[in-house]
Amino acid sequence: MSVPPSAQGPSGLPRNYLRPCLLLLLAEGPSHGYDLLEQLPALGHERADPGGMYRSLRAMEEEGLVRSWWEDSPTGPARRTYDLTEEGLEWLHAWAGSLRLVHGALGRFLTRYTAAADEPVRGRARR
Amino acid sequence: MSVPPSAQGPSGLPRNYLRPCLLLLLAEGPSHGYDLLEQLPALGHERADPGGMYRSLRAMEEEGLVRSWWEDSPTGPARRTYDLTEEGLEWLHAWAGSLRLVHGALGRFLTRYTAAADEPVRGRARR
DNA sequence: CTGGGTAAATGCACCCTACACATACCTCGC
DNA sequence: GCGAGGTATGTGTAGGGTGCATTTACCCAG
Repeated sequence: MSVPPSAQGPSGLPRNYLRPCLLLLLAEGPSHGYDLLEQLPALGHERADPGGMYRSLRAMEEEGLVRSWWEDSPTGPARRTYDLTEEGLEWLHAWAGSLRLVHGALGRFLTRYTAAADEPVRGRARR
Repeated sequence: MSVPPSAQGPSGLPRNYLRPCLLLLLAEGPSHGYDLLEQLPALGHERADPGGMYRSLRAMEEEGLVRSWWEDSPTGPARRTYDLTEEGLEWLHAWAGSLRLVHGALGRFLTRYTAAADEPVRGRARR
């Protein structure tokens, strides 16, 4: 109510993390939205949002990172199958590099946090 | 130009990551904004934004996570010194738990990425 | 023929972020 | 004593991502 959602609870996946995840999944092989949706939790997206994902896919298609075409399904409605482009693969590499940095930063945060948590009240002197 | 900034370049620190960073730095000892600003890069904030940080500090103060008071500096203008509250410490713990999960998710992403990158064109079969 | 799983998409409000800009203090050198 | 530059804290604002609700449509099983 009075407190902003930033105080509601640690939300925290990286910004735009959905994009590299989709690119990675597509790098493992062509797929369609609904299938990708089910694989997202394995990469950290606990409750993946269909809306956002479809938007993200279409956006990346407009940017030339992925291609898509309609394909009939033997078991259900037709699906739009996505495939990675050369440019999309390059973006994946760039993202991976960036995420490696973030991973490192989080590692430093966590070790520093652990150190601070293990040192209850001491060392509170400061210039 | 025509491409949205999401395509500009992997930006990617976790959402609201600034908050836990400030809480951690304050857990190591009371400090003031300008000083915190200089320590943020060590936690991953390459080009820390003063505006955002001061806003974040004030917001957390309103939520009771930090306290502040004015203090004279021997070398410059007066500074607002911040200190962690009990509630702020609890939030830090919560954030750390959440960030540990994110760290793990990124780890899984990166190993999966490495595996995919090492397997050039093979295994593209899919149901 | 109706319910439920499959499949894709839009609308929208909220808020975070990045960037620019403003203000004021203090010290040092000229 | 005056201006430059470092210290220190703030405000304004545009733009975009996220989460949530809602819609449409296909297909098969009961």
